[in-house]
Amino acid sequence: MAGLRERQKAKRHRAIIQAASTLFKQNGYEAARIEAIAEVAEVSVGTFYNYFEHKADLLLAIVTMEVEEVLNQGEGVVAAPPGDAYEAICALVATYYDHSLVYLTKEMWRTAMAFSIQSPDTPFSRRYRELDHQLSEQVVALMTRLQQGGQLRAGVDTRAFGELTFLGLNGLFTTYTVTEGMALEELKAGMFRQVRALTAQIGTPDAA
Amino acid sequence: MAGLRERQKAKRHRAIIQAASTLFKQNGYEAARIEAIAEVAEVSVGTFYNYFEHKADLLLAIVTMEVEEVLNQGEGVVAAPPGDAYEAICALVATYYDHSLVYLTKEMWRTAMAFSIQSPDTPFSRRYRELDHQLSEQVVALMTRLQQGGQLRAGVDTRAFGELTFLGLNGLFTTYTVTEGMALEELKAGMFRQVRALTAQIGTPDAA
DNA sequence: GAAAAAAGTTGAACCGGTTCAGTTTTGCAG
DNA sequence: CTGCAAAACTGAACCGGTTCAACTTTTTTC
Repeated sequence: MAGLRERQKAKRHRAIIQAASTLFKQNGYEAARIEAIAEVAEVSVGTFYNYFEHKADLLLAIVTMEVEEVLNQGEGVVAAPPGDAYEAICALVATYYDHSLVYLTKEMWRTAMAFSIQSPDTPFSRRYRELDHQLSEQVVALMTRLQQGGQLRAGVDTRAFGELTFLGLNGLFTTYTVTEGMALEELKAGMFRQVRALTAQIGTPDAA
Repeated sequence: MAGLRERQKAKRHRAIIQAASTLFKQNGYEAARIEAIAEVAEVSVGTFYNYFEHKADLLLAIVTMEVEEVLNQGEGVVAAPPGDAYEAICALVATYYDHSLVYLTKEMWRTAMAFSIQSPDTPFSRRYRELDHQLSEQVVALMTRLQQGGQLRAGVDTRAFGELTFLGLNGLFTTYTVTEGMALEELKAGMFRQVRALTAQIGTPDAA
């Protein structure tokens, strides 16, 4: 009894996301009209809204995929942090940043960020913030791990520093998406500088 | 030759902002339709768009007023930082936060933030980021001042730490505006904790 | 001070995301 | 199978921000 209805639903869901992804890459998010997405997905406009609450919800599906992959990769860094504190934190940051444009363009990131700020009471926003929270927790986890490994001073409040570091990397990422001309390398360099300053103060004086 | 045209223009500009402010406070930003704002300002919809490029531009006028006042107050803190590094930085943060809801509601802040992220190529966004930049520079200035006064260690990169602190206070402020139930005191407490952790590491071991 | 140019005003129309009343399809009970 | 209730689909209409061609008012020119 595989459920015809279920199968149809899953199929259409996939078709819509597929159509949207294609059109987003092709002409950008703004330029992709719901009507066009529905047409490519062979579905009516009304049906589209049966599957997604807002146009922006299409982004959520993509952002979720993106962040989950990055969290997975990040696990590796936390489990076995390379080098000293500076190296390790930069490695995690680079993991996040390097992956950021695989599924999403700057415009798509901007739209997702803007929506999650503008409409905090939507499932979209809640989920988006949940993902942010998980990333933040991963940075905290790394710092705690580094402290256990003796690469960060004993007295350091790793939660506070981890959260601050996340807010920093998040803020710089926003600047990056907002500045169309800014290259990924500039973003990384900017963040590495922050990490350098930080680890110079809270890292143990050790092998550089 | 006072210029009738000039006078009319200024008068209408004021009338529109006035009308918008009233309606925003009354029913919120979203709920205030352009048509209604225009009507209260005794102007046509078309004329509204002669004075403002987007609905959001109304917010820019208000945000600018808000931030400029806060920058002024901040100057006082930077000129004569009270107490130790922790006290001083918290004083500046509190200056920013305490003033934040004088002219704007959380909804209005959210809309302004979202717009500046979503449409980075508009004058709105450029101006908004400029204001952010000035705030960031003020935090850097305070840190540099504290270092000169011997309240921060000599080796500390005050620019990096100042910018990181700004990104932190900015990020927490976003969380605050996005969480309708969050009180100002919670926001301040959250930021003070970050500052505590920071100054514990980069401050000089001195009179507490 | 008449006429032309420039600047400003107007509201109906546009646009695209979202809604909803009516229709079709599916699953299930008898 | 048949009939019926529930679920899903549909596209025309809605809504509100934005545009624009026609119109008015002010300023400038001679």
